[in-house]
Amino acid sequence: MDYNKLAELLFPNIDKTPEDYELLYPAREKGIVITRLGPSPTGFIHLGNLYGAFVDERLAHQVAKSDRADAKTGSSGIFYLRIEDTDDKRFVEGAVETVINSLKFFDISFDEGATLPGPGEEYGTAESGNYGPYFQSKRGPIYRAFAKRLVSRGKAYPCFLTEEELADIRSQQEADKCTTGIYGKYAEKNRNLSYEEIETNINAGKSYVIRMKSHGDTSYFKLIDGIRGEISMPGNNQDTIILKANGIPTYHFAHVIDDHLMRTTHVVRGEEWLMSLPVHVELFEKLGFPMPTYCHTAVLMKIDEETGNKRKLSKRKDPELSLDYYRNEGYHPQAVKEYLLTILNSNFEEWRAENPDADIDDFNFTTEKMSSAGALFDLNKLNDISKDVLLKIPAEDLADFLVEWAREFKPNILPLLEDRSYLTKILDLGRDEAKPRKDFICAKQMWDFISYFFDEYFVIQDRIPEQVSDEDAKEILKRYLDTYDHSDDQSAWFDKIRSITEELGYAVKPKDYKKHPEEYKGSVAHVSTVIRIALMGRGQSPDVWSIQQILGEDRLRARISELIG
RNA sequence: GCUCUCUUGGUCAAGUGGUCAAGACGUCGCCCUCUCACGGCGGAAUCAGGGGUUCGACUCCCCUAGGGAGUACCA
Repeated sequence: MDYNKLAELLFPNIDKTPEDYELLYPAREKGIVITRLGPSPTGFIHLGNLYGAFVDERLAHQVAKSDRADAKTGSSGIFYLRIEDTDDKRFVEGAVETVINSLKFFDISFDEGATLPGPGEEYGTAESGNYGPYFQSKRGPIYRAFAKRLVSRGKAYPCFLTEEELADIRSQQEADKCTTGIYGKYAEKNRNLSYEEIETNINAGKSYVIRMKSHGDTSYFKLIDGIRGEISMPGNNQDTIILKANGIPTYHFAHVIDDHLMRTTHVVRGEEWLMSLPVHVELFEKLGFPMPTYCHTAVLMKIDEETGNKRKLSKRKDPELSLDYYRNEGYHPQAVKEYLLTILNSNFEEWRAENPDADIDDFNFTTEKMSSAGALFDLNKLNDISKDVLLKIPAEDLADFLVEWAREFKPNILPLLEDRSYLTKILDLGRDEAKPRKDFICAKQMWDFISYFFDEYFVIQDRIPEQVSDEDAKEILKRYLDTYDHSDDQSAWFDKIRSITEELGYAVKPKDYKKHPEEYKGSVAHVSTVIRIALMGRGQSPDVWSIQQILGEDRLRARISELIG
C-alpha cells in the first residue's frame, strides 16, 4: 500500500504540511504557563466551569506576581479562550458572549483567543492573538493537514463502517461481554482495505471517517497528573475516530492538535476526561508532539435529598449550580472567588487567616494542593466567607454594589437608594468597631436586613414579648416619646430606658429577672424590644440608639406616634 | 458487565510509619449583652470494613464494600 498516494486521494486539496504550521505557530516564551478554557458554545456556564476556569486563570496569571522562580522572566503566563464548536448540534446563539461576560463578572479575563464580537460581526471572527483561529470550526484545514500526514505515514486510515454495521458489532460485543468499540479484529477489515477498494468506495460516494491506527498495546503506563499525582492506565487499543464523516475532527483530535499548536502547557479539564487519556497519549505520540501537563479536576458534588448519596451537581435540579443564582442572590464575586479558592486549595483558608488583608493574587496556588475527590458544595461556608469579604469592603463600595444589584434584580427600590449618604450610613452601621458587626451576606439579604430604614418597606413583623402586656407596651412607648431627646448620647439615652423599666415594674438588670422572675414583670430587654419593634418592626436589629441617629428624629417620632394612636 | 478513579467528624480538610488525629464551617452549651450580629470559652463528632507487612499503621500492600466517572461520527 502506497500511503502517500492514499493521503493524496483522501486529502487532494491540502497543500500545507505540519511543518508549515509548526513554523506559523512558533514556540512561546520559555518557562511561562499557557492555559486555556475550551467551552463548547452551549450558552450555559455553571459553577463547575467557573471552578475549572479559575484554576486555569490562577495557573497562568499568578506567576508574575509571585516571587517564585518563574517570575524571573518578568512575564505572566497566558490564559486563552478557545471555542470548541466541532459539534454544530450544540451551538447556541450568543454563547461566546455569555462565557466571556459570566467570567468577567468574577474578574476572570483572557489574554488571547475569542473575544466579544463587535456589532454585526460574523460568528467566529472576533478574536485576538497569533495562534488562531481560536474557533475550532475555523481550523478545518489545519486538522486535515495533520490527518493527511498520519495517513501518509500509515498511522490513520479511512473507515467505511456504516451505522448498521457499527450497531451490529456493538451488540455482538455486548453479547460476548467484551469491550465495545473498533479495535483488534473488529478494525481489521477497514484497516486492510486496498487502495483500489478505497478508491472504489469513495467514487461510489460512500461515507467514511478517518480512524487512528492504534498500536494496540494495552500494557499499563504511568503518567503524572498535576492534581492527582501518579496515575496508571492501560494503553489504548481503540481505532478512535479522528475525523468525522463531515470532515470535522472529534474532540480527541482537535484537543491534541490545538493544544500543541497553541503551545498549551497545562491542560485543565474535568475528570470525565480521564478515561480518554490513553487515546490522547497515543495521539500525541503518533504526531510526535510533546505532552502537556494534564490536570484533571474533581467534579463538584452535592448530597441528593432523595437518596442521601453524593451526586454530581446537575443543572436541572440544582439552582446553585448556575452562575446566575449568585448574581440573583447578589453574592459578591469576590466572595464566590474566595469560596472557590477554599475548596480548590485546602491551604487557602489558613493563608487567608494569616493574611486577612492580602490580595488573592499573593496566594501561591498549586495544583498539588487540589483535592482529587469531588467536593460537596457548602452554602454555609460560602455565607461565612461572604460575611468576612463584605466586611472588608468600604461602605461606599458596598452601597454601589447594592445599587448595581438592585438595578438588575429589584429596580423598584432604586429610587429609595438614591440618597447615597443615607444608604452608606446604614451599611456602615456597627462596622467601625473593634468587634465589627458582620450582618451582610449577599445583596438580597442586605436589602431585607436594612429595609426598615425606608418607610415604604417598614412593616411590623414581630410580636411584642409575652412578658409585656399591650397596656404596658403603650405606656412604654408613650413615656419613651415624652422623655426622648435626640441629642442624648448613648448612655443618657439608655438611662432613660432604665427609668421607664424601673417605673413600670421591670428589672433593670436582666440577671435579676432571671434569678427572681416572680418579682418582676420582665426585664429591660423586654422593654427595649418593645421600642425596637415599634421603630424597626422586628425584635432583632443592631443597636437602637445608633439606628435612631441615622433614622432621624422625625421618622422616629412618627413611627412611635403611629402606634400609640 | 468492563475500565479508571475516589474514601479522615454533618461539610471542607491537615496528616506521607510513632500525634492525647490540627484547623475552619455547621451544631450544642456557657460567657459578653437592651435583642440580634460580632467576639470569647468549652462540648459532642472522623481515619469505610477485613486481611497482611512492621516493634508500631490514618499513613505501605492485597481483598471487599460504597461513591463517582467513562464505555458515541458529544464535548
